[in-house]
Amino acid sequence: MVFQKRLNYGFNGYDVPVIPRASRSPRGRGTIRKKPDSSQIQAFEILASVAGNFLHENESSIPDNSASVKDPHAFSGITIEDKHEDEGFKGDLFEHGTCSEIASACVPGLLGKHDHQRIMGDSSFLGNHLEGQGQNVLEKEDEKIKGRSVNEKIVHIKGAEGITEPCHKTSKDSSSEINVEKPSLEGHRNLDSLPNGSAARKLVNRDDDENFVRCTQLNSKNEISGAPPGTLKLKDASPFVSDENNSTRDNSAFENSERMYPFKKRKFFNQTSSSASDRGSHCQGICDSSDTRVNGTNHSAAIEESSSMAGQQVHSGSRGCNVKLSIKSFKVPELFIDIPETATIGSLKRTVMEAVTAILGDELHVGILLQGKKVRDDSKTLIQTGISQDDKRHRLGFMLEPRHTPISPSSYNEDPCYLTTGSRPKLSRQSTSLMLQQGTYNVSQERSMIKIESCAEGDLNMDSSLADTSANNNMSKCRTLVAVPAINMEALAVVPFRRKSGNPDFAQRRIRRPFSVLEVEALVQAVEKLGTGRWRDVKQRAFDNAKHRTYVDLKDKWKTLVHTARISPQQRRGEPVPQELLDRVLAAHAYWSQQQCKHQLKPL
DNA sequence: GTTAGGG
DNA sequence: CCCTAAC
Repeated sequence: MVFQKRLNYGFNGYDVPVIPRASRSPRGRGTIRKKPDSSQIQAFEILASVAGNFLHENESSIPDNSASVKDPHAFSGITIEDKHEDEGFKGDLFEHGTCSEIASACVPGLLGKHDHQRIMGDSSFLGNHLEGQGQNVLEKEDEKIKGRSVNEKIVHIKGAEGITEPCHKTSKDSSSEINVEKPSLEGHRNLDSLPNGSAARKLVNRDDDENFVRCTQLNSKNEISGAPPGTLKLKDASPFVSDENNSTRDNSAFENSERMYPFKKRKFFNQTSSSASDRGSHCQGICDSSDTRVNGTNHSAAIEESSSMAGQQVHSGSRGCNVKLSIKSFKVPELFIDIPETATIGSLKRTVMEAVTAILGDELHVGILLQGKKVRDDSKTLIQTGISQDDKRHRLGFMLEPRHTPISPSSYNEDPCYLTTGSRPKLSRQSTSLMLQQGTYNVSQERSMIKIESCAEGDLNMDSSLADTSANNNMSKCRTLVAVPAINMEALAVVPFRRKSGNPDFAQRRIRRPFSVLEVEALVQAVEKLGTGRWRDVKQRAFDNAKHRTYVDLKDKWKTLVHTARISPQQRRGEPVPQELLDRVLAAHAYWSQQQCKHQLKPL
């Protein structure tokens, strides 16, 4: 193993762009999955918060769509732009709007365009440019981490505080435990079982995002198939392997929700640019409320009057002023990234981007906080709730919450808590080592980390939402976060925003989600049994719960696996696939190719 | 809706 | 991963 230096970047609070990635094609190719996997967002529940400004109507200087603010100078420069002028925050929209309306209206505003492309492409090495330059954000951890290749990156994302409070039990104790303890992979794993040891390692590193899956399944609204996790039927004899030895992983391992970006990439041509400039003028600096600080306990952003507005409010009669809200940005509390010094700037950017998008890439709901309290009743009007022109002093906050909260009992999933909680030293150790050893960077890994770290806080939301009790409960535990319990998801459900003009074809390219070794193994096993050419079945068999893996993906992956198996190890990239698996790939490929030939010839 | 392949 | 032709 090669020891490498790694750099840790701590992002204390991070404003994130709404749109994760730029689509590569002008045509807007790409498809959007209908269901985002809610998984990752778990972490996000706690993390994201919205800063906003409370504006008054009648402010001539403010565009109708001023609801969203764009302030290029605030924070890290990433801000949300309001692009949908047409829809908007027209005054009357909120006159008697309900909280839900606000929420739904606001979210769309987040669909701004961001130049994510800037993140890509740099080729210089961090070591060359950053090392020794006094980058405060960098902390070198010499040789603490073993890396395999120069490009390996370990991304560690965690909640602001780093962690660790016990997670919600409601969610999934059983599954988590299983993960940890299960000693070996048996042919048929029950839902709860999880491979441990080496297997466990894989799980941790790989599709962590998958783990999130289970959460998905409880979505009230968009029920994702409720296919019970772990339903893989791998009993049939495979021409290649016996189930005993090559047990298939529990489906749940791969299960997951497909991840969908709630944010479609949209192009707001002219409108965007113009509005941006306008808005910037009055939004500056508003949002950086103290509470958005990472370490602060509350990440929700407070809304304050916009500076420009101050003193300008016009109370047009008590009748009902429109409330204009300006959401400056959404903030992710803190991200920790561990990346080798030899990584390129481009890698760093991508890593950060991935980390951020991993957090944001899911369906989100908007929660509303008024003076620190969560406004749960979506049916109330703004006035009834106390949100009115007269209340500008009130601090209105918005927060993003995961779409659902869930917990699927069945799926396996390591309980994040264990990792951080002292109670499960073993697990933690494993996961840690995993991370360290497996330098390979991949999205999943990041996500998993996110999940893990945020767990403690996340519980909160989950519990509350599930219980629908009044809430509050968790506040105490979630020191880091927003004290916002679950809100009425339905009411606040973010509706995909569409511009009137409707440019439906702005789809977001799916995020790249490298196959984990575990997934590869499952794929290999399925193909060994089913053969190539039956991708639908393979999907059903081994990835039924991995919503983000389509049969086309599996087919493509197989294609790449075959290719990978044929090239020299030196030419391979990404997370190393065990040679044993690659050998099986070649064997299966050869076998089924042969079968195919036979069948074609036989008829003759 | 699936497959199979090229991009 | 995306996109499509061909089923």
